[in-house]
Amino acid sequence: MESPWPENLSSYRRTAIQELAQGRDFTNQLQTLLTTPMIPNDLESAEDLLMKILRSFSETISILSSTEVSDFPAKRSACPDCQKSEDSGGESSKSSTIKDRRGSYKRRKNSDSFTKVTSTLIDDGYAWRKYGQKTILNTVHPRNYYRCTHKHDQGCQATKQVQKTEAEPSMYKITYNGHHTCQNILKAPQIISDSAFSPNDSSVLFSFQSTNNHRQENPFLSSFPATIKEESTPSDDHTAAHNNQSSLSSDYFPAHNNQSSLSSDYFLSHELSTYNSYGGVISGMNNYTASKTESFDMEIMSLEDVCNFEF
DNA sequence: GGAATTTGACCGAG
DNA sequence: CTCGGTCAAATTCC
Repeated sequence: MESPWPENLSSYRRTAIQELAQGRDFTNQLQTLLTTPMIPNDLESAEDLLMKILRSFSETISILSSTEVSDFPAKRSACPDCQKSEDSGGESSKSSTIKDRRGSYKRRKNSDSFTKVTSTLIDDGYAWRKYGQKTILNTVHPRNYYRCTHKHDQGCQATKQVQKTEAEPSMYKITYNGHHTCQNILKAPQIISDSAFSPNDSSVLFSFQSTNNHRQENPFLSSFPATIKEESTPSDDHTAAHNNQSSLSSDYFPAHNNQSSLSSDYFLSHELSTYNSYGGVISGMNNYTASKTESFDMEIMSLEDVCNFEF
């Protein structure tokens, strides 16, 4: 009652606050940079800062979300229902079929999810592993299911779904569920550049769905340059090409065929986990627009609250 | 041989 | 009952 969070979350709060403070510093630096006339070198710096900011918020959200949902053992133990819903792990009532528990899962209806429609395939620095593919009713293209590689060794519950859009087959609708709680930041976020990059047709559409009743707005976006460069878009419909496994995976995520290598969509999930409270459109680097439909002050406010906790 | 992907089965939600 | 998310054995890749 004294503290809204269990005692052992103290270090998580501290880390979250540090991450946010770092993000604030980077944002300030970026703002300074943006108020100066653009020269080529500054663009690089801006990108770098942007990446740092994104990472900072992503990490913070991961930390905070992992303390709020059932990921946390201490909290889970106090919530029998949460324990029951723990994926396929809590099949106590069906102990006879420990081996075959396919499909015994809990849908994540209430977990944070956010969707992005993009023509870009950008490395998100996380290692994803495909675990399923389904044909969805009334859609042409199958939906592909990915989970974090560290689901089992670190209990990371992050998943994502990738599906080509109906209207625009070169566009991908990517839905993220959950946040990464794993320590799997393999590298700094990387903007994947392509010689065919065209600011005019590179677009990314975010939409966010959350059960959080936080107010959502993003004050950063008014001065926030989207530095999303575009990777060449796969031209073939690999989702239907089951007879060529390697082409499928490599087309989606070119660097995904080696576990130690990096999946090529770091920016996607990183960005989304960072700006998951934001809905808007970001287009090319030189001509970006960001519709500020929602904002971030919820996180900021939360941080203030966090700071007021015993610390 | 280990790791990643494929794919049909399984099962909960609606 | 149908749909869609997940599991896990089989398969493929490196």
